[in-house]
Amino acid sequence: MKRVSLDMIAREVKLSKTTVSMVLNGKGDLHKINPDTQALILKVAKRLNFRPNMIARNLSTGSSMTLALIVPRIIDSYYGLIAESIEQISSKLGYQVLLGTTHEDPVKEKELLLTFEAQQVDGILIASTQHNLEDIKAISGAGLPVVLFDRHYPGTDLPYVVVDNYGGAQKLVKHLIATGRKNIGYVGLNLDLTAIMDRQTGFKNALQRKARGDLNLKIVDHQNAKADCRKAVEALILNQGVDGIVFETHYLALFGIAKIREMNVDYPDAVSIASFGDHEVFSIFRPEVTALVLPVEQIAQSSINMLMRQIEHKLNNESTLHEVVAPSLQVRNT
Amino acid sequence: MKRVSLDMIAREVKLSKTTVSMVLNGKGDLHKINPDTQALILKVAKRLNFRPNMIARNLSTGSSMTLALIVPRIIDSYYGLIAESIEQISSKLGYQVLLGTTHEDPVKEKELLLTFEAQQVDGILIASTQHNLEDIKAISGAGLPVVLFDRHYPGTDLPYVVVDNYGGAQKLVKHLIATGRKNIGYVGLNLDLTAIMDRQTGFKNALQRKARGDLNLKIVDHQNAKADCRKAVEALILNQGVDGIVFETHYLALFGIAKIREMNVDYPDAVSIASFGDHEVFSIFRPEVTALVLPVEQIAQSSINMLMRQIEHKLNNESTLHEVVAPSLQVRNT
DNA sequence: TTGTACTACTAAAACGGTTTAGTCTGTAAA
DNA sequence: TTTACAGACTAAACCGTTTTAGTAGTACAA
Repeated sequence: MKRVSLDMIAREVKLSKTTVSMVLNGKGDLHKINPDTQALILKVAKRLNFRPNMIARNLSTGSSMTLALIVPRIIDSYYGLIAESIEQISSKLGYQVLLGTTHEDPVKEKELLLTFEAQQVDGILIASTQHNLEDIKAISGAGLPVVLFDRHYPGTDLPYVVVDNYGGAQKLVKHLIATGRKNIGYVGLNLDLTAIMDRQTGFKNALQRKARGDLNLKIVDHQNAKADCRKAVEALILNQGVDGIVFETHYLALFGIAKIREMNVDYPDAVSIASFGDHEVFSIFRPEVTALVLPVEQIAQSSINMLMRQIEHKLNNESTLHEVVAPSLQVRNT
Repeated sequence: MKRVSLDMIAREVKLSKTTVSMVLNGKGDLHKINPDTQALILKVAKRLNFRPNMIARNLSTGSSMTLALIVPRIIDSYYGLIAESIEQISSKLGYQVLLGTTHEDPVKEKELLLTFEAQQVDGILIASTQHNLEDIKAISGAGLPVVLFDRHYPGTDLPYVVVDNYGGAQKLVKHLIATGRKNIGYVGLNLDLTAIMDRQTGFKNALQRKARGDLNLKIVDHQNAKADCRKAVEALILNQGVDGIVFETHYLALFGIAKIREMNVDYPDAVSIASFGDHEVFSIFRPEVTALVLPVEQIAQSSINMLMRQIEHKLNNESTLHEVVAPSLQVRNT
């Protein structure tokens, strides 16, 4: 059951493990190892089914070829898609991905950060709770590359890739207005995130000046999103008489649609909806749901690029790495 | 930027790194280190912000406190839920999770297996493509604990946790029959998996004897599932005149429902459906969709338990570890 | 006074690689 | 006959832990 090591091969071929190591790393020619010797080593390594111990290699080289990915939850299809994408890209670059989920809990997030740092990951990709600035700064400052994606800490120069939340929210509102809606409501979350605030501000500012007077903006508890969202929708429709609702996330839209259907309101004629963030079923629902599509592949690719630039060049923090990607409106028949 | 190591602390407090190591691992009392000394070491370690290098520890101890999770794809909500669950449970047990996705590609799966083995993971949880038996046996045989979940290799004694696919399919058919359906169709995938075969067999055997004559069973290409599934549904309804359809997976059901709606058939009165595997939107759709709910938490928990039993006891393979969990029918108004 | 036992601590090997700074041999140029 | 140098290979340090097998000093009993 003993794993076969470099030493064993060295003993087998009666050469030093230096030579064996060089050959197996493809540096044989570089170090002028006799081709016959190289062939022999390769043959024996294959015969013994040698597989280098990455842990040992990592300790020696200081690089683990591992990236950490921290997201709120992976069953959220948005983060799921990003995770999938990141895993695929990383894999092509030869990196493994360590996964961590925070469930929006800063304490869990901090634990994950410390663990991943101790695990000697080569870089961290994080959709943060935005409540661990000090730790993230410390980690980044200590030379461990970090890229914030989806959510960032404004006012710091930590690298980030985010969506244009403000502009996105405006697009949604403008779409509803363009389809003739006069009294638009909004259902959002009580998360203390720039991304969330920006969406809400975008919503407010996109409304006609007069409509801003009595804002139909409902904030629901993210821990209890389903029930609260249903109440919010009911209130918006029955009390505020809205004829259109913008949902701040795809899952709020899902909850909202369910409620609207149960209420037997004339949907989408009396109340039309639009969702910030797409979902695979929005094109299956009848009527289909208009949604703002977030470019997940681009977010994944940009984040990895940004991380790799740091890993490869040991970038000084001065060259600020920031990217804001634009979401696109997918107009469907609502 | 230099990470602080045991050595530095040892030099700082003018003691050996043995002592420091013992104290920081909470074995101070065990090794009868003076309480004052312990306090000093702890204080200095905190001041210097010491964080042990796990890679070095792993090399020394031979355990990485890391598990590998291999699934076909993480955006599949079924595997997403399992992944989420596994990550949470592992985290509580002090393990990290390395994620890999195969996209049903045995070559990618093999690569992942080899990489994870080289990474010295402590265990592997895999929903296999069922085309890498030799490698998995080799890995397991070499003493690296493996648990197959969701899909297993029949006829081997590799530990597994799977769903009762046969029984599940029967439940679905029986439910449709109970609601008065006379001519039931089935849409499945062309994946060479026991899980898939069992579902199809379960379907066939649940039908009334006479109905088995002309089987309304359509197999679609998993690479092109959406388009093929739509065609299959169309054919079943228009050509075979089915009044009920069982879908082999939740996403096939999703595709199928979309098609049915577009076809303007009287759904669910003329054609009723049932899905193997639940989806968050099945209770949001109007009408709701009856589905077979797979116990994801139980699968995750059992798999981890099975893995831990192997890790902790270095179990001999004789004590076969097999578990078949029962899915439950969630009857909704279709 | 010797032996035993306990407290408090340490030197060094081990884990399995990578890498630096060589060594030794033979041959060609000066 | 030296010198230079390339070719082929190696010894040993190093990465940062854990762990084994100790040592030195003190206290107490016989």
